[in-house]
Amino acid sequence: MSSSKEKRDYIQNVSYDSVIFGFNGSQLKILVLEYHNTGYFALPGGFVKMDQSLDDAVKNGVSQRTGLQDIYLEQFYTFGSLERSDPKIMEKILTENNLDLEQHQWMLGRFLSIGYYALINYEEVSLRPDELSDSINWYSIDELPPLMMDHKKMVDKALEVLRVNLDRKIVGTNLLPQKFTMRQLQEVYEAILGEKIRRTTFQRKMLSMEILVRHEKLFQGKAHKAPYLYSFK
Amino acid sequence: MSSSKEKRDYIQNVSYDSVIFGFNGSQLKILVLEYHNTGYFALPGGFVKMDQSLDDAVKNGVSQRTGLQDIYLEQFYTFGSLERSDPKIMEKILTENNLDLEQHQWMLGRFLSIGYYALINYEEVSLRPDELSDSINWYSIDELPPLMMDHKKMVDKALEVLRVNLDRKIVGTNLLPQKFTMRQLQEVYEAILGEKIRRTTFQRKMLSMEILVRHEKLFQGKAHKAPYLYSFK
DNA sequence: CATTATTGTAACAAAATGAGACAATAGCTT
DNA sequence: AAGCTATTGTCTCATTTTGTTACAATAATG
Repeated sequence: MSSSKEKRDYIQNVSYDSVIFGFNGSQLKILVLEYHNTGYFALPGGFVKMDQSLDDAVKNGVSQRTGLQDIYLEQFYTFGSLERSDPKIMEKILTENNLDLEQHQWMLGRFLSIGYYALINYEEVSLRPDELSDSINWYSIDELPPLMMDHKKMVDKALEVLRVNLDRKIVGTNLLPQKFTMRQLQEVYEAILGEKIRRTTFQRKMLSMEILVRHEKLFQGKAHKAPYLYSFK
Repeated sequence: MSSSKEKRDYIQNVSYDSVIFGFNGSQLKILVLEYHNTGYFALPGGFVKMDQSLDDAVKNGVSQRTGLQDIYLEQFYTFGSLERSDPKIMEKILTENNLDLEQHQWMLGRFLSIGYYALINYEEVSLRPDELSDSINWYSIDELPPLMMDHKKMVDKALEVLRVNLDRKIVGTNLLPQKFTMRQLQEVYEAILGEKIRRTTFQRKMLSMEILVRHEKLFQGKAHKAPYLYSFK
């Protein structure tokens, strides 16, 4: 970790973790990073600077890892149990990165972590691992590697909140390209809910909500009637 | 503040605030406290000890103020903007309580605050103001005194989340006595939603959910047919 | 130019909800 | 004791929403 990560610059014992959702056309995926030489898989997270708002801290962290601006973020839960923190795991991460334990003692303590989920356009990201990580990659939500500490719980909770929000907030905007077909939108919903939706009912419901603009038809080169393209109002 | 509130015992720059809901039979109310000699009205809040889970910290704080055990709590949001903290307000509270500013410097910093709401039985509480407060009292949610800092926003957010949760979690259990009439339950719903509900539709819906047990009739001494009593399964 | 897969919408069925009506009844008034 | 009043529990019918099936439209394919 660079010298910029001085203890006194950051709020102590507080972190954030992000569940960054993307949609590859058929599956819902999230970003998972792997720490150098440890075999530890984790959610992208970070700390909050003393003079920085929580939202900004998360926004910056997600921006840096994805190369995106204007990220759609929702806070979903704050994790505050004592068991969630594990100094041994943090210690291994630090030593494997040749960081001075003494100087980074503060990272071994107990942490509250605020969970945010992001919805981003899978196509547009340019992934950049941070200093501590070997890699950052997409994983299907039902084929995740074993995540360290309580990060799997975080994913579950994020998904739970996302599903509840699905009826109340517009979700497709951020997971799909600007223009999309009704089928693509349906596939996003199916991936999030983890179940099939009846086509005609879904179409009727979406159209009746009056949140979509219908555009010209797409000539998609398939051997059947071409669908309309839509965008959100 | 007592000598027990040493800086190093607590997580720095983190607090919790609680929106404690009760139902007096017709209105939804919350608990608001008033700091000594300041005119500041605030939500009951506190800090998290280093070796204490977040949930426990809140549970203890709410228990102490209400005298209740087994409190129903839901975390609803974490507030993390920079503007929310106001050292001048904290300073006044400390000086009016004859507390040493030097020693309590840490309270003047910037705070993240985790919001929880509680649902409690209005009848059973025995209110106890904390050391810094003159009083703790019930206020109707639409007749609140001016609350300090962002505490009004917290109440609004708590209510918003409570309303969303109303369809998904059982709420009456905690705001009503063990046994209650259908009308009482309806009044709780109406108070939370802030609108009238159709009686017959509400009754049909509640009965069809199969979450209620019907008991003997109540002889309530009113000049009309006696209603059944219900409890939650 | 018929075939194929998919799309958009119509049509009907089933379920959920809205709205009103009515009989039952506990205590009050005579 | 008989009738009155307010409220309760339930039923019925209307309306709206959702589930299900059907079918015509149509872009590429062979």
